[in-house]
Amino acid sequence: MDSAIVKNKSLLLYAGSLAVLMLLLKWLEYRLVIINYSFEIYIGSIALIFTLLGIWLALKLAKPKKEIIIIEKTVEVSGDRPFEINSAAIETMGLSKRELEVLQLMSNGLSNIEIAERLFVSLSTVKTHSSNLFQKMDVKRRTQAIEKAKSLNIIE
Amino acid sequence: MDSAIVKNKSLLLYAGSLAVLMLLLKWLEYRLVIINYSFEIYIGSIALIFTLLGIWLALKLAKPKKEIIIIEKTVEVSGDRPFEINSAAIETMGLSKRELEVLQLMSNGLSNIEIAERLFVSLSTVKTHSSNLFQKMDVKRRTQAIEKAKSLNIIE
DNA sequence: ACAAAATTCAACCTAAAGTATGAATTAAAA
DNA sequence: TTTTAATTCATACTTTAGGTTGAATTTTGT
Repeated sequence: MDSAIVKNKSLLLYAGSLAVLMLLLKWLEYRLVIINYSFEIYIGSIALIFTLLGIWLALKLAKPKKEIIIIEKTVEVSGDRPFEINSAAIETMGLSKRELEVLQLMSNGLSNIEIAERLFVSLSTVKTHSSNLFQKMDVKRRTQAIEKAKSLNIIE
Repeated sequence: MDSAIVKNKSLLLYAGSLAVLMLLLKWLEYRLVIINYSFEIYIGSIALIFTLLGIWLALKLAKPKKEIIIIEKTVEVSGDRPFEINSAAIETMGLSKRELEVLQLMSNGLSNIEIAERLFVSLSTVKTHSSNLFQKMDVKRRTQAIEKAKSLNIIE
């Protein structure tokens, strides 16, 4: 839409300039005819004027061609991973909140008794949780559970 | 340097074109004078030719103005770390080759018996290695050893 | 309010992990 | 070559881990 307007503007300007030039030339012609002045100068001036007109026109029309496009392609820098828990894996395994806590503390290197003290529950409770945990995760040992949990990103 | 050559080329082309046009005009002039043809057409053709010449000249000279600069600013992504073992930590702890193997297999979730089978040694040997391992690493359990080893980058 | 799931705990048992001591063999360093 | 460190193994013991059953309580979703 803008280009159309610009083109129209250019055309109007061109038309106007042409009209003015024609008048000028007509005046020059009569003047030259009357006083019988140098014909070559007349032609030369016409050539010069129209050359300049052409240059002006071309510059006017070729103006929007000088485009400068700067594309910044920035990719995120992952210095340290933010760690995003794999909720889907937890869901599919059916791990409960408490079981996850036990799993996390196991991964931190705590024994069952230490976990019990940390969570203010008995050793029996921790054992129950861990046992259910292993069944749900389909592992035999806490070390396997830790390995699997870390590879599945369900603990930190 | 290139722009200078281009300018020279353009000027040479311009000079050549001018010469040819002058000859053409001279020929036209004589022809028109002789047969006394329409003067307006003569002037018009001159105007047209020189307008076109001006346009051509302008486009030729204004050519380097249509610059398209594309700047791609790409930042490196550190997807997965290559993992570099911390030999210094292993040295300071005084861990032997075999102890490291046991530690690695522990971290993979293997039991002592499984480790023994994997390394073709007895369960006693694995127990000895693991026990010495814990003393050297100053930990009480295999889970602690795994945690510490991973944080110190001495195993994968 | 009711049913299902989650959490808690106990008691008993087996398996595995971990400690301690002693010793034989092998590989590497002085 | 001799000494030291590493590797290997056994035996006995203690501690922890893990499994099973059963049950009480709480939370949660319908």
